[in-house]
Amino acid sequence: MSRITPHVDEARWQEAWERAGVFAARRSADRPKYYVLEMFPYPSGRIHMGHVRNYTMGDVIARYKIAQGFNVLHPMGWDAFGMPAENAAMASGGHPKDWTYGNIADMRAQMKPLGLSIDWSREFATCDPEYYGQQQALFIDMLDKGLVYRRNAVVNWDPVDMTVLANEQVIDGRGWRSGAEVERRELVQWFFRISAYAGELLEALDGLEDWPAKVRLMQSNWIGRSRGLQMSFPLTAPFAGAEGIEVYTTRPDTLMGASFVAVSPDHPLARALEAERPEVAEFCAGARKGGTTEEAIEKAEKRGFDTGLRVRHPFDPAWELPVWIANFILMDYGTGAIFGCPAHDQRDFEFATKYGLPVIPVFDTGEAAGLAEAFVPGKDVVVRYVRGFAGAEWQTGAAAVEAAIAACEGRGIGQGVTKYRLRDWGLSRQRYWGCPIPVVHCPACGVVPERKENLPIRLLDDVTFDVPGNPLDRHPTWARCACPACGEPARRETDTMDTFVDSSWYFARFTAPRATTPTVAEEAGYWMNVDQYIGGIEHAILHLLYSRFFARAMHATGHLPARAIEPFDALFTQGMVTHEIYQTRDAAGRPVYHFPEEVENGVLKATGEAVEVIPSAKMSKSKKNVVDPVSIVETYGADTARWFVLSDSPPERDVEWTAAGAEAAARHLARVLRIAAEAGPAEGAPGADLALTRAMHRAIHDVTQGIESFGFNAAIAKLYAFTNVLQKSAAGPVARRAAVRVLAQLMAPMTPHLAEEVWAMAGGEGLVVSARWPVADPAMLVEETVTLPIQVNGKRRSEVTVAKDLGTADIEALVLADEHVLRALEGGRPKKVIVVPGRIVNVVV
RNA sequence: GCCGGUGUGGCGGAAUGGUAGACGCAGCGGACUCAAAAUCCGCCGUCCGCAAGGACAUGUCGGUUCGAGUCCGACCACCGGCACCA
Repeated sequence: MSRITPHVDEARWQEAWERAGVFAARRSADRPKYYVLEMFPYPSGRIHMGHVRNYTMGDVIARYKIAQGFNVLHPMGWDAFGMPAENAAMASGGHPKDWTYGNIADMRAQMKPLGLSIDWSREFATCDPEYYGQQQALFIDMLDKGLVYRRNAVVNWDPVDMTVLANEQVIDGRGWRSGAEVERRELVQWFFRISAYAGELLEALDGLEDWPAKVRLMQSNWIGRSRGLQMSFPLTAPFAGAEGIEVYTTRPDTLMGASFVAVSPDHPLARALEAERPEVAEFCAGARKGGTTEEAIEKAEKRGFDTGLRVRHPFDPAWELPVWIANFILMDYGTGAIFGCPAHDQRDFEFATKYGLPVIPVFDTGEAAGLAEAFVPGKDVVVRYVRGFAGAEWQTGAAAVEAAIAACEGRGIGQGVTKYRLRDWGLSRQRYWGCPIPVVHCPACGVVPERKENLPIRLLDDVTFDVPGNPLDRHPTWARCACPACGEPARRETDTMDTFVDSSWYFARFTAPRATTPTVAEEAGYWMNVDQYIGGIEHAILHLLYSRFFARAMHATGHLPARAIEPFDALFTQGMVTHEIYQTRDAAGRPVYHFPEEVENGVLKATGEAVEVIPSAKMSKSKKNVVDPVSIVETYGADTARWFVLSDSPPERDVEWTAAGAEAAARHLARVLRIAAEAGPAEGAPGADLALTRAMHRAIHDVTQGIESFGFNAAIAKLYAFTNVLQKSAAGPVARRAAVRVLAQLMAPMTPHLAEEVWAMAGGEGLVVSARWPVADPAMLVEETVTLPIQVNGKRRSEVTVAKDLGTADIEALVLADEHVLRALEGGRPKKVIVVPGRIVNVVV
């Protein structure tokens, strides 16, 4: 194995780059800037192949842009707050801070040997007080602008660990750590007013042309715009101060099919009833129980409670409908109340069937009676949209909705409104290892923001995790403080921020990482936006949407220029690194997994037992289908790992790590080194130089194209092809050395250490990292002669080689003399001859 | 259920509407070697054929075109996102 490993002293070149300071980003007036960023890692302590792939791609772009003469910013940091640190502290008794900073040191040490073009002087961790203090300042500015507020919210509460859990942390209705049944509890929580930007965040997606269409679509669905009618059903008698029940519907065309009105258990009306009738309270309590997880919702049975209240149909005062409380109605969408049209909505139909409510079809479907399930008209079904008040007008789909809205508005019943699914972002976490929310609760003044001069509000170090709950909350003195407004004794907020807040503005902080304000206008103005952002598709919605919101909020608070409200000009989402899974079975038939290095030729090295090979899947420690980048780099060198993760699949798709592929990459790099060593002296007689020079320019053109279009695998294929030509070339030494130097330059973004070595061997000046990217000579891309395939009726039959500028008529004459064509013509004349110059000839007979 | 994406040799994958399978892996044959490793040379979609050559072939079925992996329509399979959202 070691025999094929390319011998390049990678550390030596890393030191050379360091000495030359080539990756330190400084503002400069004379060069255009380019900001390339990969999504920063969580400091788990170990880098994995996914990191290698992600950062290698960013590095290719960064090094390519450096060679193109751009002033490149390519920073790295750590998304360092979060629960794993607390869990580690709970498990082993240390402090989250020590665990986190220890991991950062380890990961940095694992990352540096990859030879990334990172400006390490800008490194920070989100758990640095210098960072989260500025985040607190940002929070205060947002509070000032009304972009943050407090309200009651229903959360998953783990009564044993005494904390709020994210939906992902609730498994089968139980806390993932404690196993305790999760309660839905109402707490006062902080929210970012992201919904205020819903329309803008949606519309601006259209302008993000260099984002994957898939991500834009996912965000668009997530924001979820809908058009509908908001209107009121008047109560037959006023109740609890309300004259009617406000509902929102996207199907006003089914209004004449209304058979009941239903409200959420959290609706003010339900609350009022709950207060006076125990059976309502009991129902509502039951309806609120149960998790907020997807499975819980899936399994939940539709349940309702007839309140006895009645409302009138807006079109017919004599028509009365019952008012129910139903467990499936969400208080925080629309108005928290609906009208049900069982004839044209599946969910309403199920509810009506269960409780014996009438089903009233409004469309002339010809099968209105005896419906087995709700009939939802397809786009090709012509329907009369509202029986009874719209006369002879017939409409379908969105047109029917708009017509119904217009008809209702015309009668003074409700108005057309646009609603969004996107909800405000709850950011309060009852956890220790996060950014403290910088506000104070004062008995006299209420909620008061902390003064900026008191920032950062630091996490205290003196904490233990031997008891559940938030150590900030139970610490005897931490929360005690003076009210920033009146100076009287007050209590600090002990909740911390969701860690997604930390990652929503780090890209802006990189432009001025040591500043004593969140950003610095000059720096942010110069470096923003991120020209190319690279990361996993798993962040398509939350992180990227939150960042887009934050950029707007930072503009509104004066921390970013208007131009930066869309912070990422281009986004690329890369695929995962996968590996086969090797498994055997224990005596009980349970699967036992084995690491790749324990397996050779389909059997366990240790015992010779055959393993079952399960097709490639995402690398996962539990399945043991992982390879450790550190040992790969030790065995083969960083360049081999980089080359392989780029070469085998298109970057947006998954790539399967195989030992054979890694060996092949190493073999190729060793071959390049050999070719460079054999390139000969700097002088000598010319040979067949032109062919090599042409191939060289072709390679420059193709590789440049490949990198520009994120076709790294295609660029690498072209480099293989060029290397093959170079190896077999009969060119003289001067041309060969020139070709080797160009090969070094073209490989430098992918395999920077080897490229330096080869560059130096071929007499390149200085470091290849600082060499200007080569430019292909268009004249060298055109061959003197060109081989045209000859098709007969679209099938390839022969070919003809002609001078590149031969006229169409001459080509036609040559083609018609071709023996295959003559045979096909059988003495007749062709119907048509199509000559595409430089491409193809097609004879139609 | 709603919304998207993908489908090409044994495998990963190339192909501005113009020679399908570049490049790599695996495999086969050969050179070098006492031998092996490494390296180098060659073959490598399927079928028929000694060969020349021919037929078939980019999930399936149709269409547009002189010409379709590529464009259009329907279908099938797999993957992903969202989902009591009124």
